Amino acid sequence: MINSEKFIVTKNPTLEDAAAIIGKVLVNKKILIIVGNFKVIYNGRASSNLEYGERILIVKSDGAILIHRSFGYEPVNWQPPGSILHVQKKSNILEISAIRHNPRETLKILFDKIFMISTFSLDDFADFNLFASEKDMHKAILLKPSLIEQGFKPISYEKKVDPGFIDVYGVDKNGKLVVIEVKRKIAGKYAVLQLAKYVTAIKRKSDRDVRGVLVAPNISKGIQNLLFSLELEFIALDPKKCANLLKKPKDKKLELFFNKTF
Amino acid sequence: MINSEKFIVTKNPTLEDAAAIIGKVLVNKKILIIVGNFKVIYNGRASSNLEYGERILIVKSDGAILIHRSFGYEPVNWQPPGSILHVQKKSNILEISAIRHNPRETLKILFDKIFMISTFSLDDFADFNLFASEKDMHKAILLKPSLIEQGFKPISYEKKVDPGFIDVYGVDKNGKLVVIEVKRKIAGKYAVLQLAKYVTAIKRKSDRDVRGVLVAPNISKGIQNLLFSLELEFIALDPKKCANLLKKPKDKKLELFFNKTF
DNA sequence: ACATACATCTCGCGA
DNA sequence: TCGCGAGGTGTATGT
Repeated sequence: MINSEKFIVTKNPTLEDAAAIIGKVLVNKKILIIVGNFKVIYNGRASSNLEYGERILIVKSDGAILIHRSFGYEPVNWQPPGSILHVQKKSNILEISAIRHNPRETLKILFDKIFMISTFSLDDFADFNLFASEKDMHKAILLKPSLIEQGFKPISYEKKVDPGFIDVYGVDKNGKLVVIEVKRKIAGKYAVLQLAKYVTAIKRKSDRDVRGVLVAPNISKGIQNLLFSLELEFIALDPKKCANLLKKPKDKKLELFFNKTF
Repeated sequence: MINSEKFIVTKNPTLEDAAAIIGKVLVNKKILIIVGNFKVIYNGRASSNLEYGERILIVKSDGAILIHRSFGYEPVNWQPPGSILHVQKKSNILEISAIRHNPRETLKILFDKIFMISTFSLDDFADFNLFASEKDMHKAILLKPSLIEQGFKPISYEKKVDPGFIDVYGVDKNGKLVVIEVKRKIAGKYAVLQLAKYVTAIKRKSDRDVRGVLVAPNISKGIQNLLFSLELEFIALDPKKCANLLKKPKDKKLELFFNKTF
């Protein structure tokens, strides 16, 4: 229970003791994990009610709040970073409330039993690196346009048109304009509609021939017909292959490319 | 440390002790919370790397895995329910790995220090009730069609068309067909495209006049023009108002309505 | 602040 | 199993 300890763990505290511990944590911006029996009331964009049951509450240093049941990936209730917390003891209940603004949303957590409280800080300054995002695919195409086809030349990246952005815009070996829509997973109906919109937007502005190309690892079954009827094309490209391309020492070339202003 | 305890909390265990505790938990399908210093490697749909740092690991009864840093709503790494876990001690490192199939994805967690392990079960059988969902708006419209306009009569609910479902389909006081697309928050471009698709699908099948109506609390700014050019309409409806309507004793009437097969 | 689009989205429903 | 759409989606990136 000495405050200099990195970890303070208290089992089966009284609600009074719990209130004191939590109060200190909220001031010190430590992390808080509570396992207990509680109910949850949420009001905001929607509302929800969850009756008493045993769950896990996590309060992070930045005010993020997560309530997890014994199953599932998602928290059953939560509050995003920046929420303001209050704790108060009311007769036989310990109430933690958290408010966010814009949109205004309130979360009330009512404990009638706490099994464990744990409070601590975390030293964690590591970078998180993710590979094979859609952006990695964009970069790979710009770095090596032959991923699309021989003779393809990119003109611009994230080109603004009518209502949105064309992922990659270029010219093929015959001088036809090429509009490319990139998806990092199997492309469905919306990807095609998006592409079609961009193609028609470009066609309105130019007399030249315009090709619309959907680039993705694959397309969903029903889409082949839709693509055909809209006179659009599909070219297969795997996001992980793109990520590997970017890991190679050619990185410098890519930097140069990205430093050019289109 | 006696097994009959609901909670077992161990501070600063050796990695050997930790491995033993974790091994038992995985067999007993208990919940596991570990706070420690570890790195994380993910490979699957994408890949990621997170170097050593102090974080929280949660393993749930259903195999869901969450890794949380000291900040943010989202877990930095995770594995969904149903993942298969293994634990093993390798020289000075404790490795927990979790595999899922379809898609095949692997998560490796390498500990070099554990500050706390906590294991327990949670009794939680409460229902979670959420109000003001889009479905609540559908129900409210069916219960009280005048929310759309005087004389509107619903014909069918979630009507299957070309590639998707029309939220609510009906007839207005002049006998025109009405296709309604409902959104529970400010509607943007996609909502309009969706509605437009359904309207054209209906027009292909019928000679009657067809109206397309977007129902939402509001629409984003740029959309007004798009709606106009596509000859679609907007009607404002608040999801929370709908939820309140449904809470009233008229519930029984609604049940009757929903038990009718369209 | 508002709007748009991505996400290892997750989750549920239907075919 | 695949495909589609909702979500208190959250999060980043513009304008």
